[in-house]
Amino acid sequence: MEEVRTRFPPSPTGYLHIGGARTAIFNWLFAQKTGGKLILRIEDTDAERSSEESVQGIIDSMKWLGITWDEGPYFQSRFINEHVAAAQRLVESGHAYKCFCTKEDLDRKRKEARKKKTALQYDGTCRNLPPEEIAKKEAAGTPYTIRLKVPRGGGFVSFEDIVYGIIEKKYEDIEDFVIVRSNGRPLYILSNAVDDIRDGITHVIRGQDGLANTPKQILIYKGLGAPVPKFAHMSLTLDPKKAKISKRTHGELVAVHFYKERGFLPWAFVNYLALLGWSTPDSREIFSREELIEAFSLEGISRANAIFDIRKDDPKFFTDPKAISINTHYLRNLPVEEIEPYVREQLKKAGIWDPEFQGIKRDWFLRTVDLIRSRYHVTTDFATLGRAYFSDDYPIDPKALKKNILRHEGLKEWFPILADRLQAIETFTAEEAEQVIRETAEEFGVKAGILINGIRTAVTGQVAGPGLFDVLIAVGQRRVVERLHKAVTFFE
RNA sequence: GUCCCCAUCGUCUAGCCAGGUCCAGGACACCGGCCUUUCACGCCGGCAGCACCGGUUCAAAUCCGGUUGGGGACGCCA
Repeated sequence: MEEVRTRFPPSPTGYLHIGGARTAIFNWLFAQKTGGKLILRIEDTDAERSSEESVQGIIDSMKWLGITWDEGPYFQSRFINEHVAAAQRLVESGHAYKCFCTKEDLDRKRKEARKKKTALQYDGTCRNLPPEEIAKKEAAGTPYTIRLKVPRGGGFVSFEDIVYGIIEKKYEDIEDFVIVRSNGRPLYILSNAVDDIRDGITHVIRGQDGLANTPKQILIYKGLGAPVPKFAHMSLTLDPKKAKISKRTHGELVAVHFYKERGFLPWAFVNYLALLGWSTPDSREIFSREELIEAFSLEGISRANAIFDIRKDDPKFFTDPKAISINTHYLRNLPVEEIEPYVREQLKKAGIWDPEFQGIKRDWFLRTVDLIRSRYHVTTDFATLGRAYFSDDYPIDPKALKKNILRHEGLKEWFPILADRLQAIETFTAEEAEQVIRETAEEFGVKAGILINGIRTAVTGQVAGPGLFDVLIAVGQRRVVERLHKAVTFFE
């Protein structure tokens, strides 16, 4: 069997968004699964909207996600001559023709058609121009476009889409579409097909919005005498209002880099995206890289569009809850060493990274990360909610202060006493610390919980967290004592 | 206006092709309980759906037709 070759062809007109990432992921998975290749092709023929930064941004995002490609990036703009040459061949072989209609004429006709409520297809004015007339117009320098000559008189284009099944499109429903502009530049529909032929693409896996283009592109393949690849169109990703997600209306929320910045683990994000519109019969949801590749199949892609459940302005979820929950799952269950680099990155970004966390304090660092991770959702939480573990400069949550400290006047006196007693412990263990705290509570006739919660807030700034005695060990005797002494000032 | 695609809990979906085992399963979210010094985790339980109408059939989420709804494409954008 011939080698599978898929491609991901983003146009560099902005960052990589989740729709594009999903397309890239599916192409990548299929290539990996079949032992084939993924080709990265930058479709940069729209010079005005394309930019170097976008190319880099897309590549960065793909790298972050861990989507590797085998060839490229190729740049479509380098092959324009090839595209035009292909169009010439189509003209010579009678599969395409030159059209001298002006844009103004066409606009006028289109407007009329709209008014009369008839189809707005090209009417074929130049389809059968006698050769003399073509020569005459060309000699006069009349600009022309090249249109594909769609077969007339019954019949249809048909192909079997791997996801949608057999698709048939009547010739009469396809107009003679333009493949080369009057300025000599090729159009996407042509360039894309010609590039796919040159790159030997065997499987075109793309968004369902390409479905309508497919019959046209098949006509191009056939006209060029090239083998037609297999097509697999995937459902689109919609927003909660069922509108196509777009950079314009959703901004950063749909940008891959946004998820990197907000503390997603890249594989968790890939896992989530793979689940948007794809599933296995056993409804499994968590996959390692190897498992996903093993489980992937194009047949598992759903035909119905999926909604990316972004919740703008939701205080609890800054994006699709399912995405967060998958990230949370990985954050809790991966070996700590695997999340270590991502936590490090966040602490660095927050300016509280200490190189010793990677050196002499590494064991402590990993244990601490492990201790607190079960209540975090994204890696940025380590630098915000978990700041007190890694830095002495941490904020006290006002709510926690009120509830756990200020409400209990007695703490003003107990904190220094506790500090002294904790300091006096020779080998600072959770058990020892617990004993000291419980005895102190008893001595002053106060519930241990009051002391425990008060200390927690003083030492971590939070209302909640891991079991206090483990916290004390993680924070360390010296720092605990310091923080308790300092806590007295909260009453001023 | 024309053409194409789609339709199961709030969301992602399994089941549909090969009708009965489905008074529809899982996950997230939500609610309740257990655990607990707090918050999580974990465990247990709950809420919630086959868009509608008709047909075929002993039997339909599954097959057929229609309606409605949603999406996409109709550019000398990619």
